[in-house]
Amino acid sequence: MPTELEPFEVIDGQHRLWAFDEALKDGTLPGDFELPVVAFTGLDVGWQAYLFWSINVSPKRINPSHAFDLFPLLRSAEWLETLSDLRIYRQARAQELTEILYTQPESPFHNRINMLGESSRTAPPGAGVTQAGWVQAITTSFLATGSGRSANGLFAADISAARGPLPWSRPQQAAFLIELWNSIKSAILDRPAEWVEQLIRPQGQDSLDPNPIPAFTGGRTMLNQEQGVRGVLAVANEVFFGLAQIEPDLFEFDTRIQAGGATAPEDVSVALSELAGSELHARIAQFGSTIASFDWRSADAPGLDEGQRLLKRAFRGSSGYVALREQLYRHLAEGPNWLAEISGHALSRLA
DNA sequence: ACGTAGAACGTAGGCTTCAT
DNA sequence: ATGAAGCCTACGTTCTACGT
Repeated sequence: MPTELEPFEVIDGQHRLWAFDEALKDGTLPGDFELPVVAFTGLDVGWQAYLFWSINVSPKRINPSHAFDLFPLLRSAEWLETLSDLRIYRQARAQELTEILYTQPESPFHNRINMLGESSRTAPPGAGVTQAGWVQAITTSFLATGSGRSANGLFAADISAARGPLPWSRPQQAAFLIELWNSIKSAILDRPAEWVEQLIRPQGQDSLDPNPIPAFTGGRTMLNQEQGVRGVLAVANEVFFGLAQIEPDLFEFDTRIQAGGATAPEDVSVALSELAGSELHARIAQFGSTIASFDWRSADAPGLDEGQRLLKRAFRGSSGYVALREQLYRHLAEGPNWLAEISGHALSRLA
């Protein structure tokens, strides 16, 4: 038995504990209290992070973006790998992809994700969507399990019973997402659609600054709002999952990237260049340019007429996610043949 | 003070697991 | 093998913090 108190750390409930401490010191504690505690010995930092997460996220919430910020501490924990069906495992993976989108210089969301869930006053410029929003959107699209009524995630579900899941490494998955969004961004910049023109000069005036970039990074575009990110990811996932079933060869890569270990920025760059030379790249570009011609102006964009505004407002909330997906599939059905065909199937399942 | 965006809540339905 | 229970996901509604 130890003869004196060992050093200990308080994972949760500090405020309650310190309140007792102070009241004891200044003699204002009104009577005797029993203080139940749960104590662990020898917990590593990954477990501590997990406990903090499970205590605070599930029952009574803290800012979820703060909780997701702890995931890098969980990432190295091997026991997590063995619980792969668990929600937290998929969220940890989604968090890693989100962080890459935030840190990777090639990413169109480089420095443009609100990692700490700050209010828009203090959030980094151009960061319209929180870390929690991204994690949620990736978890329910590309990392969906395909079980129950959930979608078939391109990075998670079996492409077919015979083929199993896509053997892509984390850097390859990140590169795909980066390329996906870059294709949308460059389509907006290179070939601005009607809605982009109307967004950047609502009165049709000759603007001194005809730069179309606010259509991608500004505050009045759904491409920089939670609904839009969800919509794009959900639809992209379903389209490319469908493509993987029809033409699996497109998704096979000879890669120089070593599997396993932490994901390094250089690995993502390598994956990006490998993707750039592939046939899949052309399909992503077609998807991106078709998506970019959808009217992404948000409900508060200037120059919308009453009917348009009503339609945009209907995209709010989770019933709105469904409505947005349906509109997106209708739009994609006007695209290149392969895209139109897959979108047609998706539409018939929605209806 | 008011309206909005998006997060939180509660629930239905379907899949998986467990018990027999 | 079968039914029951439990769990998970998506959906539709409600709530609330924030910006104007």
